[in-house]
Parts: sequence; C-alpha cells; structure tokens
Amino acid sequence: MFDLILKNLSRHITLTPEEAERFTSYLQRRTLRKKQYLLQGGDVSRYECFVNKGCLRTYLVDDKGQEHIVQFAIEEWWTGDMYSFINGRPSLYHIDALEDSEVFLIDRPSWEKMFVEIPKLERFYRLLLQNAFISMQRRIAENMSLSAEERYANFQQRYPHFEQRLPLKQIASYLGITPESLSRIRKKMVKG
Amino acid sequence: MFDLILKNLSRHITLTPEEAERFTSYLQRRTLRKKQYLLQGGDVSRYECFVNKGCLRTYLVDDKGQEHIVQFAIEEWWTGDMYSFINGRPSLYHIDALEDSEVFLIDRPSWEKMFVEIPKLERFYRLLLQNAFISMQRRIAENMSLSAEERYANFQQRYPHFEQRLPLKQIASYLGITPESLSRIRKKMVKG
DNA sequence: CGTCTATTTGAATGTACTCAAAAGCGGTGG
DNA sequence: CCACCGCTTTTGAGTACATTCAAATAGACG
Repeated sequence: MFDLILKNLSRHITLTPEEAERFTSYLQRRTLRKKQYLLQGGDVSRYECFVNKGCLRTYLVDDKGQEHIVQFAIEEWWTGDMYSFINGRPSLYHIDALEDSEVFLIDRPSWEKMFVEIPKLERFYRLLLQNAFISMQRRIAENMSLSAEERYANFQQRYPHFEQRLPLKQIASYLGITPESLSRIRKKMVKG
Repeated sequence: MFDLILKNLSRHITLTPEEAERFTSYLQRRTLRKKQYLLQGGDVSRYECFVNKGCLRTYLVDDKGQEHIVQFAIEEWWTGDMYSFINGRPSLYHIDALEDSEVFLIDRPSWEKMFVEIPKLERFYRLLLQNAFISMQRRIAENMSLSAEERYANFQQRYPHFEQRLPLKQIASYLGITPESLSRIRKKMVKG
C-alpha cells in the first residue's frame, strides 16, 4: 500500500523501518472520484497530498469565471495549497480529480509532529521544495519568453505522458491559452 | 556586520550563539558594483546569495536577445540559481547588480556542511523555500489570469518600494511586457 | 438514444508588440 | 560646471498573435 510513497522518500533520504512505519502512520488514505474536490476555493486547506494513483489539478477561477491550472499532479507527485495549509487562511485554489484517484493525506498536526519526530523529513521536504521551486522558476521564464506554440512543444517534450492522458481543454488552461488556440496550434503542428 | 542575516534566520529558527558563530563562518562577504555580474549564464552557479545591501536581478536572455527578469532581490532576500548550484550544470540565468550592493555568499561545500553541522538550518531552508514556492505559484496564476495593467497594479501594491527604486525597463521585464507597454499603462493609470 | 461537454473551424476584435523617432535623464570627461 | 554621449522613457503608427463570439461537429456518459 505504501510502496510508492516510501519509494518517493527514498529518492532523497533513507528511513529506518521504524521511521518508515511511523511516517506511514501519519497518512490518511483517500479515494477520489473523477471531478471530486479535494479542496474548494475559500476553504482552508487541511492537508498536504501525495498522489498514489490518478491525476489531480490545482486551479484558480478568475472574475470572468475562467479556470487557470497552476499544477497537475499524477502518481508520485505531491500537491496541495501550501499557503493555505501553512497559514490557515482560505485558499484561492481549487483542487479536484481529473481521473478516479487514490491519495495519501497528512493533516497539519501530523505534519508538525512528523518534522519533530523524524527530522530527516526536513531534508526531504527541503529537497522536494527545491525541485518544485526550480521548475516553477523555469515555467515563469518560459511563460514570459516563449510563444504559445513553443510552450506547448516544451510541454509535450517534458510531460509526454500527460499528452494522451489529459483533455485538450486542461492542457490549454495549464499553458495559459484558450482551447481554441491550442486546437489551432495542434492542427498547425501536424501539418508543419 | 551579520546583523541582518542573523535577524533573517531568527524569523524561522533560533540559533545558539555558537551556532550563529559557526554559521557566519561559512559566509563570504562580497561587494558588487552596479552592473557587475554575480553569475553569468553558461557558468555553474557556485554560490547561494543573501543580499545585505543593494539590489540584484536574476534574468534570462532569449534567442531574440530579450531579457526576462525572473526575480529581484533586495536587502534580506536570498537569491541564486538553485538548479545550477545543486546540479552543477551550467546556468540559464544571469544575476547582476542593479545598484552597488553587498552580499554574503555560501559555496557548495559549506552549504552541505552547514546542514549537517546545524540541522536546524534544514528547517530554515525548508521554510524559506516554502515561501518562495508560494509566491512563485501566485505569480504564475497572476501571469495567466490578469491583464498587463492588473499585473502592474498588483506589483505596485505588493512591492511599493520597488516602484521608486527600479527603472521602468526592469519592472516591465519582470512583468513580462515591453517598456513601451508599461509606459503606456502608467500614463493611462495616472489619468484614470 | 439523447444530452451534455469537448473540440474544431470561421470571422471579427483587441491587447500588447514591433519598429521608428523624439524627448528626457544621468553620468563622464574635458 | 557644463557639454556631450548613451541609455531610458515616451509617443505614434502599423502589425501580429491570441482572444472572443458563434456555430457546427464529434465524443463521452448516463
């Protein structure tokens, strides 16, 4: 049951069997049906989330009612609204399932406790955040310097499996363009 | 000399005098003249950097020769190219001084050592990255959902002091628009 | 099978861009 | 201290890429 998440930890740190045992005791398993919310904008995010199976999206809705996807999370990704989780303030984001999914959740008290009881996790989380930070930075840079077409080409290259798995509309939203635009870009790229 | 950086640490963790002493022993002080590089694209980033005085920018240059600012860093901000620093790969970014500045640098060996010798720093860095991650995420969301004018208004509100300190050209580059566009936006906002 | 949503296509529109030139500002050296 | 040079900012005109709105087609799900 905890194979994947323990494998994920082992990418950065090595836990003793006891520590692993303790760590997994903090986790709550939850299944989500397609379209089910994990977090709704306005609520306080009570969990950090590890995706064991399926696919979630984090998005916000602007005043015009348009959705903008900030992040996808598939198997072995972590997600959640860190800001709301840490500060206890209402979240600006919605998180829901794009497929039937299975996740592990950690609530705030467990979160605090686990860093105290297993200090190695501080390192794990630092490294996780480091990587997330790096890819965010790159995404910002790309959003500023590349055309929609180039951004899409990069997306395909970087996340080849997302391509088949996600509907066009979601990808468009992630890239910050309209579905119509992405449809045209695809058509053009097939011909080109 | 180390007042500011120790104050910065104390926002998240409490060091004993000995630990503080040890921590500062890792630091190298360096002054930068306006326009001086801390890091040039293509080089490997050898330092993480704390700004004690002045202002730096991190930017990349696209194929058309255009600069895109990913981050500003003024007093009490940390900066650097985390990706290059960690992975030892050439950096995509340039970092230089927009004003005469004074910084403290930590090189990679010291960086590794300090986390081992002062494990509390893992926590500090995790929290630092957590905040950085949160604001990156928000920036991505804003870049996607807001018009140039709204992004500028947010920038003014969030970083009021940057407004007077930074030339229009640099702000435009940070917002992902041309100087011409920002000039027009400003004109419009004064009238409106 | 029918309904609802996603995707495609077309036409008109708009926001921000490019290119060009003038005006403003700041730093440097005579 | 002033004049000059280079860079920044402003303004104008034309353009391009992506958007909006609308409608048709395709696909998914109950």
